[in-house]
Amino acid sequence: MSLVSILELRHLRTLAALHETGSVSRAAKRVHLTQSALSHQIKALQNHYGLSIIQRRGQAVELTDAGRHLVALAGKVLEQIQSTERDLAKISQQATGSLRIALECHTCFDWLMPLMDAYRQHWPEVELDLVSGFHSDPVKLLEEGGADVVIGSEHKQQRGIIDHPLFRFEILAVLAPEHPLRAKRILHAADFSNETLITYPVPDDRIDLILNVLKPAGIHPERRTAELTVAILQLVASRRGVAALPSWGLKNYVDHDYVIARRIGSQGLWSDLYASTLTETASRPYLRDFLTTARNTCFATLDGIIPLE
Amino acid sequence: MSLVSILELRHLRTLAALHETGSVSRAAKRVHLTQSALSHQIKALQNHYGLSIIQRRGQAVELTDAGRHLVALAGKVLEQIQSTERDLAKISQQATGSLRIALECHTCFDWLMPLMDAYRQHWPEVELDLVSGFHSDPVKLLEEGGADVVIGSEHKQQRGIIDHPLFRFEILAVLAPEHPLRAKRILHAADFSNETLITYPVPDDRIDLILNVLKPAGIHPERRTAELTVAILQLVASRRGVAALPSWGLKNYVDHDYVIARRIGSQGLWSDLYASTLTETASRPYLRDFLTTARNTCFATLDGIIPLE
DNA sequence: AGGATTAATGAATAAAATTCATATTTAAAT
DNA sequence: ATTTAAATATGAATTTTATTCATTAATCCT
Repeated sequence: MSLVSILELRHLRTLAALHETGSVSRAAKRVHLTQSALSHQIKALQNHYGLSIIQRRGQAVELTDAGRHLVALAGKVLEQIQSTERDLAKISQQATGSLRIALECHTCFDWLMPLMDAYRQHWPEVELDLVSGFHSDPVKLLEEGGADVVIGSEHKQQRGIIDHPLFRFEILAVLAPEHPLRAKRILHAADFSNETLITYPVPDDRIDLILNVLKPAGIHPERRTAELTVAILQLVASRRGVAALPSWGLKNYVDHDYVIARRIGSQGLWSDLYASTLTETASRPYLRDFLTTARNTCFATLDGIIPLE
Repeated sequence: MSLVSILELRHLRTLAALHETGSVSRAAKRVHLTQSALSHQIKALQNHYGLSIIQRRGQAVELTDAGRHLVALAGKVLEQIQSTERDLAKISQQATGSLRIALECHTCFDWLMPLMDAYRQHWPEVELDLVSGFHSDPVKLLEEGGADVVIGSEHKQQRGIIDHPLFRFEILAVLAPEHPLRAKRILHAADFSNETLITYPVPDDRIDLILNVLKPAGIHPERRTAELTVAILQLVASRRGVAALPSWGLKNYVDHDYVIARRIGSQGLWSDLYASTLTETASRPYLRDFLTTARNTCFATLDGIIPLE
């Protein structure tokens, strides 16, 4: 127990991530460090305060009372810092510009809408827009100035473009509650052979289930499309077919027995979400703030998502 | 301008000190680092945000608008951290004990009283008391448990005792406005030879003016004592003699032309204030909090004090 | 002008945080 | 039960970073 406080923001960022993710190793990814680094950090804090901050609960980890105090502190403090950094951006006149968002992932509407509302408050000078419609070549869209950010599932290593990792999520098969496949805990490619697949109106190669599961297995089910997530769910519930959707948007519908959700493949079908920008856009404060806020709200509100990188 | 925030509490502590002390080198002492370290820190921040935080104003420095934003942030954040650390001390059941304060420096009442009121709120479980009266051997007082902290002007290197530096302050000669010596900007030992010196009722060797200025010069003026600072000032104003008091307590009286204050010797007469405790007491959270709070409030409220160490 | 005080800077050093490699613990699977 | 997998903990090695040291530049005061 040293005479001066060793606490640094690094620790608070770690604690916040720990709270968000519920595990040391996931938190480590969240703050771009190794699990070991976080373990050392936590140990240092515990020694310093003579208290345990986390407690192993089996292979997961749980915050103690002291840990929750620090997490609460982290929440407040990091929020205030973000706010001040926005002020600084305004002072340095880097608070204006355009942020036109193109969505490759239709379900992202769910979390993007409230985020945009909050963001508008913080950056009144930034021209915030959604670029609607499907775009075959998102990189081109960025380069030609049609959009400033593309939120999409695939990560392309291309010069001039930076892909900012957002998070990893699981895609679950969605079935009507009475569907014959309800008995299976896990669905495999073959299970889809006689089904109608209900998807958003995008090409085959933009649908993870088809690209990574069905096509490799040589299975080509019928397809039917709908624009909105609710519409897809409605079709599934009325037994017109099955769908594959991110786990996070399903909870409410599953809880109300409107549909049921099943894992796809023994490891599950996962997808990684990135926000891509031009390199020059990446350094703008308002873009960086958009990214951190996006990650923060997603990790706070979306169940079952996992940090990337 | 990196992609992630490099801001750490270290920076905020530095900024707060900079605000308190108004100079990089004084701030450096305040946070126990070198002037160079702080210069580097500030430069790193400025590069990171692409803004200047301080501006050289001659040989002093001034905070910019951005700097003030960060200082405001620092104030809030450091306060919240202190508060959480108090909570942690309560959780670890280290929030009880006694804090009996003995004062060697009579004027310290001025800042100690409001501090104690605030402190009592934060540490309701700590038995807070003032040990009154003059004590010839403060170390003995600590060892025998008569007090837990001694606030005094002298620094003794003694095992088992830790002297926590508080601050350095200037002692000014106080005269009646019409006093013949009013014409001199600086007073020297000889100027006191025909004066009556008005002091607190303590031995000669506890009065810095006598110990460090008059005695070495072989000058032994008459003495008269009073218990309270106001009483001393009243006697000075009514021309019963002159006094030597810390600069910080004089401002109000000087501003109202009740008395005038003059520097003693060309370099001024300075005194260092320490809070001494037993080594074991030093590690207790409630004592550490007392010290930081004391320093914080003193640097925030007392004019002309300088960090020590 | 000269001495003293303060801040800035670059290189050297010291300190620390992080990673690496591995052990340990717990849960799940067979 | 035994094995496998997944997670955290730990000590030593390493890298990164902060700080100091030594010096220069700028400013103030007499």
